[in-house]
Amino acid sequence: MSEHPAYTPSEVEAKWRDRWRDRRTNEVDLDRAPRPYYNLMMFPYPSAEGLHVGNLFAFTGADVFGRFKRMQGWSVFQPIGFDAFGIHSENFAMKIGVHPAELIPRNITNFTRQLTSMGGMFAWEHVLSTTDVTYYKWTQWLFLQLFKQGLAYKKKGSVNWCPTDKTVLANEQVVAGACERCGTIVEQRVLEQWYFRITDYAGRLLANLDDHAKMDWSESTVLAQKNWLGRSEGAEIRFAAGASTIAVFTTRPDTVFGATFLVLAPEHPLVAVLTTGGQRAAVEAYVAQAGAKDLVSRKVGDKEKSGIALGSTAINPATGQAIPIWIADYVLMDYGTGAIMAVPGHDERDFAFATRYQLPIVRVVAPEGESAASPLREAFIEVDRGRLVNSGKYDGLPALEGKRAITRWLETASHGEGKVQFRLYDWCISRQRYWGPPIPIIYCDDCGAVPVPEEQLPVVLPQIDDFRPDDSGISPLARHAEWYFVPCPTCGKQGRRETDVSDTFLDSAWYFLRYPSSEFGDRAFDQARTARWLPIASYIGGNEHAVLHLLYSRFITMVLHDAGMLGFEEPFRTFRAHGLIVKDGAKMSKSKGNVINPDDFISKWGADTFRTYLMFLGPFQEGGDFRDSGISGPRRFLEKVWDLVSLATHPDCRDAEIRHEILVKWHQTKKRVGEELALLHYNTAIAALMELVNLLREQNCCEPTLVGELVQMIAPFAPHFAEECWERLGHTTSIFDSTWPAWDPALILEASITIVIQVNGKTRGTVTVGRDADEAAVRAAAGQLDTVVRQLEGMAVRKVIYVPGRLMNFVVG
RNA sequence: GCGAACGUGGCGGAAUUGGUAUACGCGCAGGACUUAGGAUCCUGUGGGGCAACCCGUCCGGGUUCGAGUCCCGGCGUUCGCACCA
Repeated sequence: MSEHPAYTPSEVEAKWRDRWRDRRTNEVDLDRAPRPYYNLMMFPYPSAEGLHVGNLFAFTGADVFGRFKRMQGWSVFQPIGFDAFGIHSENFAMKIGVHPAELIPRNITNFTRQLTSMGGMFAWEHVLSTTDVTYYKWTQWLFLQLFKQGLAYKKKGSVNWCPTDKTVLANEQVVAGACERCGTIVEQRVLEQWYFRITDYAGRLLANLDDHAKMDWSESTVLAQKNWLGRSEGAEIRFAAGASTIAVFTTRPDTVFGATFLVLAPEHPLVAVLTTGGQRAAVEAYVAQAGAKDLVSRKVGDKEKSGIALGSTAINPATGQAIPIWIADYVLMDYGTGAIMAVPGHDERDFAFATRYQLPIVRVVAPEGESAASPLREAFIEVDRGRLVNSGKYDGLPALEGKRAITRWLETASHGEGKVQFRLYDWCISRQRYWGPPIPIIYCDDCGAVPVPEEQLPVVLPQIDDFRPDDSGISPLARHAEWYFVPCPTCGKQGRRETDVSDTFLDSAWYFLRYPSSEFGDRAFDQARTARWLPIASYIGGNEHAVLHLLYSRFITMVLHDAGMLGFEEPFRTFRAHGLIVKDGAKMSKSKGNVINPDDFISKWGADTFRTYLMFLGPFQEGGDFRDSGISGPRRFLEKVWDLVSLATHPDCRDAEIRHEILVKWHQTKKRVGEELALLHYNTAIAALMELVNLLREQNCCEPTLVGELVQMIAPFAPHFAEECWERLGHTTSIFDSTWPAWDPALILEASITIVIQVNGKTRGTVTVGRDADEAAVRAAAGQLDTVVRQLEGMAVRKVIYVPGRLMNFVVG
């Protein structure tokens, strides 16, 4: 016994890490691979803290899948990279006083070490970092493609501004109106920003979600995107107001007869025109006050509504009556037309507003049991029950029908038309920051905003030490004259560079296109390579990116497709969302101080044990609470397999005959593990392997072929371990170049089966019969059971339910 | 408020079309081997009862020969979006 080596993870893992590198085990020939399979996982942001357990969980799950696919005969390309630009790096760099250009490479080195030590099957020869000039040159190129197509434009927009940090904040960084970092009340500033016209694509982005030929995605992710896109069907209606026309969007054109006033957003361009003399001062004060509020607290819906009348009126085209025009901050400039027709009878917000300011409330929809005259104690908002009232010739129509009829009338009378409205906004990509790719635009007094010619890319981000933002709202880059002033590409006169950098989400919106082509310096992505490897066969990632990253990537892909540069509209054929690993019920984050560093676990238990443990914790697609209490289980499991391998290599084992019971379990396990892995049901796949191992140990079986296949099935979870076992079993090539074990349908059927015997649905025992026993045989066997006999005594059997192979139920009474 | 997911032993979690609830693992208890063991191996482990049996998958109803699974109504937890007209 003692001649067998003990399992020492650190040695085994170091050995195979080196071997994989030296033998280029994980590399795939991107031009000649016979069965391309692009296995993508979300590239990490290389933080100073290193990978945490949550990252490792996600990467391991994707890696297990890639390794499994490879053993099934696919040429798996599994790249990795670093999403290293962005405000996180910059803030952290400022905090510790190290330049991000210095900090990031350091972090990447650490991440690379961790990703290697976890045993990921990464194609390191295609690694990329978004901060490399060879990468962001093409991010800038991408901007130019959008600009050329008229999909990039500049407009003024409100942003959250923190006067202490002297920076623009994303909406997510504003908590209850204050800066999440320093607590200062956030101001609104209006800045010129670059936007991408993603809203032009809203309809297609929505439609493809249901096109299963293009997209097979986790249901939860599809749903999140649908909600984000927020399609509403309704009508745009125009109201005459003196010489002006106010357009509103409504989902309830059927209620137009009940529109008793209009409300504009305070920022609406017609506010100044429609304000009457007496109201001017008060209106201006209100507009100023609304403007000072941050976007986040303004969008919180549960506070009391406020507003002010402009003093002018508009004509309701349905009733012909003059109705007052108000402004209120519950109407948002960036949704719809920035103006609404208020129907207090049938909209909760309008009802609250009308009640507060004593504006008329008219009922135009009445459900069963109510009449045109019944007073409204609250807004009646149901569309699918109720008929129109107080609506002229439309009275009596069900609301839904009224909607169609009134829309038709609006169109013939030129008062409006049916319209589909999306919730999605255009994508603001400007950041008044330093750590990002400069937007490749040059401003010229004569020529305007001129794109940097493609041959002049990249616009290199200069190495500057004072990258801290200041109060001007202008990027720190503007302070560097030698970079800032450049000749206009069109006329040669002195121009000025755009000083904003682009959003990090732009970096990550195309990285999957770059991986297979990472060695090409003269093109963003190679046509042949891209056609061969994309769209992506499998993308596994977190649902925290369900909307932003995944939507932006789809948009960019669609734009490039329309430009004739890609042969597909949708980049990710399948997407699976993994679960989140939490600690004591809370998401891991450094601010909560509950981040778990996987390094300690890997050095104590080994990467293979830790991987297996993480995959065994619970369903991969659900995640769970991290605890280290059960990690010895997977370790013991690997030790047992190690011992089986030791026994299998012993000459005595060779001729051992495999009992039928074991044979059946073996083939059942192969079937089950293969099926479970394909569905990412890793925890149950591991459980099945454990069951097989337990049986082999019980039965003292160590048949080498069987043990070999067992090791193959463990390989995706414990790759170093499996390689070592495979070698000990006499193989000289990588286990990942072996073929996934096949199962024999004839051998998964047990010789005898257990039938459950019930009386009135209660289980009273079981009988074991031959596989092809008929009903009579089962009934006879059941009649021998004491427990059944007792239950049937003195009772009339009214019915016998027999489910072949499963159960027999005697219904008595 | 809207949308979604979930609720099973002491714990993490399993359960084809509805068909032996608690697979697998942790923990725990007892035993073996040991100078010792926190190593390893064996046995046991939902609750109650001497037993026959009874009760058990968040709660309450229902459908069914049979419900963790399906239906209706609650409660709770988590996540996403939130004044979207």
